[in-house]
Amino acid sequence: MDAAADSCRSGRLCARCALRPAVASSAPGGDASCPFAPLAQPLRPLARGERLHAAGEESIGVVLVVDGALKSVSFAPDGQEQVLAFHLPGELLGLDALAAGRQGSDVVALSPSIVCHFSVEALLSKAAARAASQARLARAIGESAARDQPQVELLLRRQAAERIARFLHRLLARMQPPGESLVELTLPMSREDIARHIGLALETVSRGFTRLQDDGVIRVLGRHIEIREPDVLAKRARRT
Amino acid sequence: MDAAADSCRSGRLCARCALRPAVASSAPGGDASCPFAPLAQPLRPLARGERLHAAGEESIGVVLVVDGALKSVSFAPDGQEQVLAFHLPGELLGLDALAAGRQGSDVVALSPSIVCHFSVEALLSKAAARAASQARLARAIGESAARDQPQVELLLRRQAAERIARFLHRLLARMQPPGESLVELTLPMSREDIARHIGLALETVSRGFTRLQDDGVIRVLGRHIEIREPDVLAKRARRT
DNA sequence: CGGACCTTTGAGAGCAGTCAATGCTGGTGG
DNA sequence: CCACCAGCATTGACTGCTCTCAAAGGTCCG
Repeated sequence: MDAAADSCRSGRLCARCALRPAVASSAPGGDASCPFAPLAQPLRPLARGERLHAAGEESIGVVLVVDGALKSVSFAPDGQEQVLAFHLPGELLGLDALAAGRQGSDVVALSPSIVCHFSVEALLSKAAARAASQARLARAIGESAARDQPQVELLLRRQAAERIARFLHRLLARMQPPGESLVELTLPMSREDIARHIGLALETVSRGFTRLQDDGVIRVLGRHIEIREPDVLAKRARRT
Repeated sequence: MDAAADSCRSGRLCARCALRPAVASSAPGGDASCPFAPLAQPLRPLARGERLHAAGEESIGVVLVVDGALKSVSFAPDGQEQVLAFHLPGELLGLDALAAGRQGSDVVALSPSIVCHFSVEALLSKAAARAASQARLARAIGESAARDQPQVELLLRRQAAERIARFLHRLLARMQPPGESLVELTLPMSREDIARHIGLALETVSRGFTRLQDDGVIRVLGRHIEIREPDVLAKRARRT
């Protein structure tokens, strides 16, 4: 029994899972109340830098991140790497591969990661049984489908400072458990990854972080970030 | 009986529908072979500039474009309009609203348009009955989910000329029926809409079109575009 | 403990944005 | 049917932001 299987059978998976039932909180048992939990197929743990799959490979269904962090990357014909998305614990990925049956991008672990996957057919069949399951699945699909919108909105903003503030603000929201409020975090990705994700040069990203620090909004120590003025950060994420 | 209902019951809907069965071509009867066709709910025809729905409104399920063209827009806090996507005949929209149950953006008709919508619950129920239906629905969901990726890839390219070439190239691919090859098209959207969609100033878009015309790649007459060198356009869409 | 990789900082050039004005097109009403 | 008008598209000049190139300092992993 490997770590993934272990995690997928503990409450750990369900705690922040995109497929989690709305009633989970009322059932302290945890994943016992999630009809999708038995469908989870563990995958082996990924080391930092290891590839979950490559673009063009056959789809393995929908993937759920249990722990760690990953990035989806594609390569432009000139060889430039583009970071399409970061994937954090509790999030689904691979939905786009349902169309062609093939992965649209490489997915690489940024830190040691644990993931599992679900067969789409199994999910649809299971969901058909109960209305509540249908709604939950539809919601999970929608969440995954909607995740790109903020990224497009971010990229449509032309000021570098605003893109950087938005990126930080959004990452913060995704990393903090519901109800809590993070004051510090450690970025799982490099400045270069960030730059290739928000369409800037890595130096511009670095300068943006420095600027936010000089203004007292955050405190930067390499990848360790302390949020000193969450309200100011939120404001800069909204305005130019 | 209004035009939408009429269209939804004719073969017109199914001809390019994202939900179309793979076997449609072998069944000249058309929509008779599509299990989802009876689920289509017609909506009234939209005039140019008319709004299908506003951000924040309750989701009406998944919407299928039958004819015309629409745009999804969101407004930044500073009032700037951002064009998140264009929607062409045969394409699904509204999938993102499944998560929150509310629309994430305004959707506005660019030209007189005919649309219909499907209840997500009905689609899932119907799909459960047959494996083939499941696969088709999964594929349609995936297509919709995957549509943002090329847009993100486009926005991650920093050269204006490349963004413009990519936009044109991609729009061309979406507008031409499978198997055919368009040599001319009429853009349903303004230069400003294009600019707000690919993150440039409208003057930059105009200059980009002019440049492509000066180089003999296309011929421009306002919104009427003639493709003179499809290969060159494709090349410029890939390289800097 | 060593070294590779990452991050920061500086200087200069180029490309796209902004402001401004003219020309065109398509639609409307006389 | 034609003239007019409003919105849209094009073009020009100039500013400024971000990219590129370059080098030094820092961090973390093996």
